[in-house]
Amino acid sequence: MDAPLTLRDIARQAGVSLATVDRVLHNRPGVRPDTVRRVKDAMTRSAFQPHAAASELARARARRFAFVMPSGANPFMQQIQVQLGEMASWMAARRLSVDVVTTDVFDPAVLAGKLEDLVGRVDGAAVVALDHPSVRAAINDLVESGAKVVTLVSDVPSSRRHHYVGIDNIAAGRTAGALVGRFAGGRTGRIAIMAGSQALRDHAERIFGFSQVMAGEFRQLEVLAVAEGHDEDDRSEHLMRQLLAAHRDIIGLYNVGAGTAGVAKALTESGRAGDVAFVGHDVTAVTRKLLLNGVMDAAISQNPGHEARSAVRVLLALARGEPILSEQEMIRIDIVMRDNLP
Amino acid sequence: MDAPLTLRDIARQAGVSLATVDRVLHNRPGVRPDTVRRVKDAMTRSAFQPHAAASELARARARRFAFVMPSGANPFMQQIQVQLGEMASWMAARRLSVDVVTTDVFDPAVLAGKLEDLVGRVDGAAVVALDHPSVRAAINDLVESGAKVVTLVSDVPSSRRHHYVGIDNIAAGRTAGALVGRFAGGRTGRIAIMAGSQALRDHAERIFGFSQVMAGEFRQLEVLAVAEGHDEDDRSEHLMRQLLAAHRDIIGLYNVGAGTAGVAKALTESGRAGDVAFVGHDVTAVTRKLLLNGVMDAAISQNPGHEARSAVRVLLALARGEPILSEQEMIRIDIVMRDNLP
DNA sequence: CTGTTAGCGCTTTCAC
DNA sequence: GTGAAAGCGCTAACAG
Repeated sequence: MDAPLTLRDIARQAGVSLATVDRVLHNRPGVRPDTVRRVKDAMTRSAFQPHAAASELARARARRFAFVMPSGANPFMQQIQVQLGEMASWMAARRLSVDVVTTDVFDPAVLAGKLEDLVGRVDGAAVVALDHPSVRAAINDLVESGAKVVTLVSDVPSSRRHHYVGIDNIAAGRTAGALVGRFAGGRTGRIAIMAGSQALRDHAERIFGFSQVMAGEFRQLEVLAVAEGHDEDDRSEHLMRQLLAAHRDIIGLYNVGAGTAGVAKALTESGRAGDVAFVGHDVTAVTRKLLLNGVMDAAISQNPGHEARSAVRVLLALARGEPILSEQEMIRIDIVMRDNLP
Repeated sequence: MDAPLTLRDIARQAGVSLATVDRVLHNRPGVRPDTVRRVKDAMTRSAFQPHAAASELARARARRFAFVMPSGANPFMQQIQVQLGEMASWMAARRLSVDVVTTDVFDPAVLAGKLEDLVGRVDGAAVVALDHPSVRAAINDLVESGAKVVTLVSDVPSSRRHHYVGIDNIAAGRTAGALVGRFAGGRTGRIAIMAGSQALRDHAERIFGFSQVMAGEFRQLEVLAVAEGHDEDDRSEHLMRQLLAAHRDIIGLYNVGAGTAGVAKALTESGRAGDVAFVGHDVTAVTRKLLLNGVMDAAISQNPGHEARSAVRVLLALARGEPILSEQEMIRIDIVMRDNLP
């Protein structure tokens, strides 16, 4: 039974005061290098672990995070917000609050403006970002201001964001490809791809991964040119109808983004749902129903609850200077079929 | 900007002392019903949230949990232990420690004995349990003693355990069935099932779910009698060899438990790996390799890291009297194929 | 039944 | 550069 050490013990061991140990612990300036060494030695020698609760209590100040999310009716994004709501009391007990800011994330100027607004006003931010130079600059400004920043769902790898919360979209596309290929059986035919826009980083990456697998492992399947439905139901439905009419031998369909209801409508009404292996993204009310009634065969999904919690946990860990449990914060690519619907 | 309320504020509002508020907060006896009401009113009126860090700090006492796990070389169980190790500093910062106790979980008397040993010595325990009357009784004794108990991986639903950390094994079996069925294409043939033992609750449930789907959705596939390889490689390999020799038309294979290396060896050496849709459980070094080289088509998996962390978090939340984030603690049934290998 | 009080281990002024 | 001291909000004795 090892009585846990405290800062006071370390102070005694190093022959300095509490305050000095605290300074060293947080790499604060104003300590002679020699003293720093003595203190650090004492800490490692006795495997000192600061008591999280104590430091949390002592800082007293509440923490403020912001989530910058797309405005509009995207059900996946709404699920993330709902999940944030579920964490309310967890957050309250830790004296941290999050504000959700919705904005048109497709307009770089608007998005960048919203981010600039946050400078100096928050301890951290999670951003569903468009990968664009002015957005990148705004993120860097936020980081510069001392705030912790994580990108959410869609990354801006060239920015100085501290962390990305989301899936590997290339791998997600590959997974979709493997499923469509396998589900299409040994048959020969064409595969349709419907995306929101190839200008969106996540969509482009998914298409890339999907195409890779098709070209490499399913040579008997011919992939059609990507149709862009802008994540809208009507537009997607219209395009899908055209595709189905133009090609009688479509046996596989990959819906890369949203607009799933429209795509499914066109497919169902064509009467060919049973012949087409249909894989899409995310578990929402719409895809859930489609999986259950067999129109959709699988959904590639990233768990919105996990993403919401991960973003909050990572921001908090960054703010506290605690380590991040990388395995815990890794967002997995879920394959959801009728039988493992969550 | 709402300055967070403290117990002291509530005390003032209710016209009582700090200590009384604390008693009410924790439903401790020795407060007049009328006073209780006044205090509770004040708390709800101002949406009071106790500061987690403060209470954690004040209790000072470290917490001790035990994990009771199967001895032996089961790689999945070992992964759980590794993941516990990764949490070491997270736990240290919260002043909690876990001891891993390994034991022969297949012998009810031995397992029950180990559990009885824990009575009075731990604040909580996670148990990979056999569903047997004496184990159930031991779990109930532990709960009686005031410890928090969660079952891990395999449940004992009739016991008084506080929580089960693991997947719905019937749904897992159904998922395996859907995959084998889909991957077998439209072909006609036989499906083999290799299990550890049908006496294990999780195995029995998986087989049940698998059979359900086969009978309901894939009538052209005939399921063979379950072979029991006791989760051992050699035994499983031997049985698998016999099955393959006896039935030339096996086109699907479900490996319910461990012993995967043996099963795969028999399948590979028969030269029929390409013709057989092979689905098993868990992502381990063995199954990872089999997925990558195409012998295995999919693994149904429960994330050992998630289970380890969930068990610790749930025990901690129970011990602290905090609510459990149910969505977060739900263990999902992962479908892992080559392209979404974690 | 209720109140007073002394910490828990760290952070943060403010002195020196 | 360094140290002393006053809390942060809650819990747990102990007194009444």
